[in-house]
Amino acid sequence: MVTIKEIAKLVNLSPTTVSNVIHGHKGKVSAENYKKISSALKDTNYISNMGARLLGHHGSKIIAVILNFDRRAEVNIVSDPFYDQIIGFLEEEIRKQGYFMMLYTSGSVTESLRLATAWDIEGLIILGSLPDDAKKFIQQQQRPLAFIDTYVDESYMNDDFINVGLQDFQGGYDITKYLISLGHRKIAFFADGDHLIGVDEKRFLGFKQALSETGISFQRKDFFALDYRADKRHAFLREISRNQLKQYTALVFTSDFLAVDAINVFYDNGIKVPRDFSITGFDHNIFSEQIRPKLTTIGQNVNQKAVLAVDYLVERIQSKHVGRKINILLNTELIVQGSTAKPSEVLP
Amino acid sequence: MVTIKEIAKLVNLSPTTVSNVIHGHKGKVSAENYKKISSALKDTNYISNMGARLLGHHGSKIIAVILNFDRRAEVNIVSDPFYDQIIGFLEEEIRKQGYFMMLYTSGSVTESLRLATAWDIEGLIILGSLPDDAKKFIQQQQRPLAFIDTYVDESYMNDDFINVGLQDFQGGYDITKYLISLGHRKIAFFADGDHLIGVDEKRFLGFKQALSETGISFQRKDFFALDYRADKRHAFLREISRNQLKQYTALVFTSDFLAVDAINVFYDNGIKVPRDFSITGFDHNIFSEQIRPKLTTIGQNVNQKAVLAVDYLVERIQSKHVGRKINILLNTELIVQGSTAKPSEVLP
DNA sequence: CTGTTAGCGCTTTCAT
DNA sequence: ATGAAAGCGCTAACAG
Repeated sequence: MVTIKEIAKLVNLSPTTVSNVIHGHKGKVSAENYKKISSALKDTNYISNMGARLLGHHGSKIIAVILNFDRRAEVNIVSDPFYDQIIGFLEEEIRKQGYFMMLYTSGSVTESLRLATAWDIEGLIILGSLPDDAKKFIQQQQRPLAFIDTYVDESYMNDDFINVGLQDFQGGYDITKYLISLGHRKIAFFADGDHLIGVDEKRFLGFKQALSETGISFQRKDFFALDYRADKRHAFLREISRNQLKQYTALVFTSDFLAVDAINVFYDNGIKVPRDFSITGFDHNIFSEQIRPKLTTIGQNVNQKAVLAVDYLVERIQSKHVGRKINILLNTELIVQGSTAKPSEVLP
Repeated sequence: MVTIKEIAKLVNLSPTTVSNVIHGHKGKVSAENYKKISSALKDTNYISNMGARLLGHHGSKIIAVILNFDRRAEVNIVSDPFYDQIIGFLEEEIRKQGYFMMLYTSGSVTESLRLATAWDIEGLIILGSLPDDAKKFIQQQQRPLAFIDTYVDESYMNDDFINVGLQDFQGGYDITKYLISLGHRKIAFFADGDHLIGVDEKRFLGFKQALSETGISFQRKDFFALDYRADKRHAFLREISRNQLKQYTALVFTSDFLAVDAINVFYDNGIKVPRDFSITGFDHNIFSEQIRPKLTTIGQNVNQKAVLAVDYLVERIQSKHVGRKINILLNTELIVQGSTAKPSEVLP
């Protein structure tokens, strides 16, 4: 663990000069000394001590990725396929930008802010935050914030944060319109839980918009809430597949995961897709590809989401540009595959 | 950002005394002052500055999780379903143990060690490391190390590290024995790439052991290396399914992912499982459950792996217990599901 | 262009 | 039981 002071002694110069070389301030150091110090740095394998940087508030170079999970779900959120994927992409981009990534899971905003303070975190990327928590973050935290897939209340339009999301409404709308174009009129909607919020809510609104534009009525009974526990969810799907579901020709799910899960339960009970139901997912992740028939779904570019969030955050960190609100909703793409077809004639 | 000094002033005591309260050194502070300081700490919402801890080498409280990926695969490793899952579990356990998790991906041991030095990391958890890199880590790093799923050379038996792995040999053996018990004699083996190493190698050795015990011969041509690029892999599978594969009744894959991927390619080409081939996976992850028929596979407890790795590492960090080598290979479990059956009579 | 110095917040002797 | 002071490594302000 060689220090700046030691290097300074080694080359008979001051720590300041060494520091200047480390930071590439060529103008402040003679070419000769620059060279000498540079090679000393290499030879001794100098590694800067982040503690000293931290202590002097010279920038921790840490970006914290916060999984602000809904504690209702006792499952470890990082096992959710979407979060998995994006964490990988985030890590990659954070590293490329020269920062370090601290990963933290917490349902508590206060907890997360403690982390940020203790480590003098330079910026936060927040995943899975519901509007209420997002509000708390924005109000209580002055550090740069980037949300991913969070719909923040309009009243915060003037606040300083970044959000990178998806045109969930449009996605929900498009996929529903597609089903309608195939001839479906009896369509049910499935989501993860009863209380729709955030991306699921927008997808649902897009869905309803498509129906109402076409003059198709939608009632509460056409909405089905799925349990996050596999056994309960499966039992429920089995149950309704024998009863209520008979009246539908198409089923819209808020995620590929739920759609695939349902397809398999149906399969086990002799129900075939798309023969008996057309089924759609959302995300276009690996699940939609590793099933037969492949899922008709809404594609999104997860890598792009991660890169944009990190890049805007880093820009914000470096420019100290305050007061700029960035709210990007990326385009979606309808991916038509085998899980959808025209409604079979035998059905009403 | 209230500091110890400020708290000290507030209660008219010295920073030292405040520090003692923070660390719960009850014996060194009068009960009265202890109380007074405690409440001041609460009232002011004191948050300790990690930079100062770092600088004084008082323990960074950081555990780094290193994804020591093989750079050959250009894909982002964190998108691999196994790594996804375990990262979530690791984060959870690290947090529970009162540490912070830094996530870092790198193919370079040197890079990883720089990180460890700069941050005064207290311990490293290393995923996906090949024996060569593991050797470098062990030789060059004096900090506590915990590998996950790494087979370290026997010559390092006396070194100080932790490894938590799986009885991969046994798993490969068991699943192959099961196929044999069903009557299969023509069995092919599929792995991710040509050069088997680490867990895949052990699984393969278990596989061969089961064959040879039963007097079934195995030749180089019965081994199939799969490309990590989906398009190449799929083309290859299509190709061989029309030719070489016809002579086999069972196909053993080193992972659920590869097995499921192949099943789908086969399905697209009119090949049914288990009618045409019995197929086995390895891992018992979500892929093996979200396909029909479900995969016969080898189960492992990923959460347990993560918890053990973290707990042993923390124990090692705290006890400063040097020179103890811990090498745990967790049990596997044969999970029999629908992807395997007796070989059909029509085949040779 | 180079060097000196103060100070970031905390812990840890060492006195008292 | 309490406190004073040194020191961890670095950067930035200031002086030369």
